[in-house]
Amino acid sequence: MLRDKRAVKSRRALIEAGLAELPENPMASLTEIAEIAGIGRATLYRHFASREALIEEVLKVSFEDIIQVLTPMEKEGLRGKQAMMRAVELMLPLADRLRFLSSFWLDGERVLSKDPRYALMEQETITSVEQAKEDGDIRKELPTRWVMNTYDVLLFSAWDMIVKEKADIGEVTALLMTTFFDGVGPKPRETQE
Amino acid sequence: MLRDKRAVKSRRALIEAGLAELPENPMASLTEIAEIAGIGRATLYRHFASREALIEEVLKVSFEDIIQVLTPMEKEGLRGKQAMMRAVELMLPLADRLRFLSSFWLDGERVLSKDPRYALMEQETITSVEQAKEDGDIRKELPTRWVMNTYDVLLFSAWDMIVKEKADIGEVTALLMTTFFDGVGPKPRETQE
DNA sequence: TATATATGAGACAAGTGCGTCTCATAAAAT
DNA sequence: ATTTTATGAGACGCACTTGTCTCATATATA
Repeated sequence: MLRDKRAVKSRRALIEAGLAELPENPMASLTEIAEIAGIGRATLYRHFASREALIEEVLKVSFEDIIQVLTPMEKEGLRGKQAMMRAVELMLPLADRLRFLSSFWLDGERVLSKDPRYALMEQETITSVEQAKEDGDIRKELPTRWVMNTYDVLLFSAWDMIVKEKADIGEVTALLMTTFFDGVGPKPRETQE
Repeated sequence: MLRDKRAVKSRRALIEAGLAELPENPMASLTEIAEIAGIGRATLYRHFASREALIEEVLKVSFEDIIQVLTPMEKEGLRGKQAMMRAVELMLPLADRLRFLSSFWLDGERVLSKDPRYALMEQETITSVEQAKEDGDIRKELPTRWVMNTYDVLLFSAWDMIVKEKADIGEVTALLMTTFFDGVGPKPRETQE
């Protein structure tokens, strides 16, 4: 089934539909999602056994895409602040994936915090934050947990600007960086590089 | 009906249940919400004609509570940075209300941005941000929209710390302030007052 | 105390989503 | 060209949600 052009096209369309619709309307029925994908409901069930299975697959694709875009970073040998800045640049174009993940932020079943892939991404952020602290780029008295939440949440804010205000990705990346490290207050310290 | 002790108690319980459950599980049925409230389903329908009506009422209560806690501020005559800091202090104890509102952030129907009460709150924040810019407390080159998003999103992050990490409200308020104005970078400028 | 009324439990019909199935068709693979 | 297979349309039963209603009970009001 995966070897057939039609199948991969259908599958992709369904995942994209879920990626776009589920965060905006968590109560969307599978009928709606199939319609948005422009694909028959029966076909949806041929690819995904249930609503849960579809969501799990969209989650998987989101994680994989993000991880895929981040892995080349390892060769760059960046650490601390530089690593965090580079990661933002690389992830922002995947704003729709990030949005899907963040739509589970309030979820009562803790889908995110239970997920090993999320834990992995989180662990790398922790490493960078602690390196940045050692390097004097992040104040040591700020709890790492708080710094990470701030980082995640600014990423979300950046995505929001890009989508709703159609802001330029590069511009928003710069805004995010200076806001994160320097705050919105006066006299910005050097932030670029 | 509003004059009867039992009615006001039931109504309050239902609203609290919606406030707590809907953000965590947007697909929760009215049966579930009634059970969480410890109240019969029939009684729920006596108070709220439909799911929409319940949500609208929870929204109303959330807005009213937040506005109620903010209005005494007018007598303090604060402006700009000071006004924003005070507003955070006053709002953080209403974290559950803020959470309910922010659960509509991604909503496809734009429930928040269409709501006049939200527009009102937003307008007051805009005023404070622009005052802070005039006062030299916020850099003028940062778009007001971006600053506001950052503010909202840090508020959300603060709530998250309070709930999930059981952090102290005063402590988180201080973290939020220094992060917002000074960033996470070294050499914090004076933030307290 | 006597009256009024909010409540809980449950029945009820209508609507909707879910998951499975069949069959004819169109598009792939060979 | 022939075979294979993914698809769309639709029917089907099941379970659940919704919204309304009734009636006995408990609680508040007077």
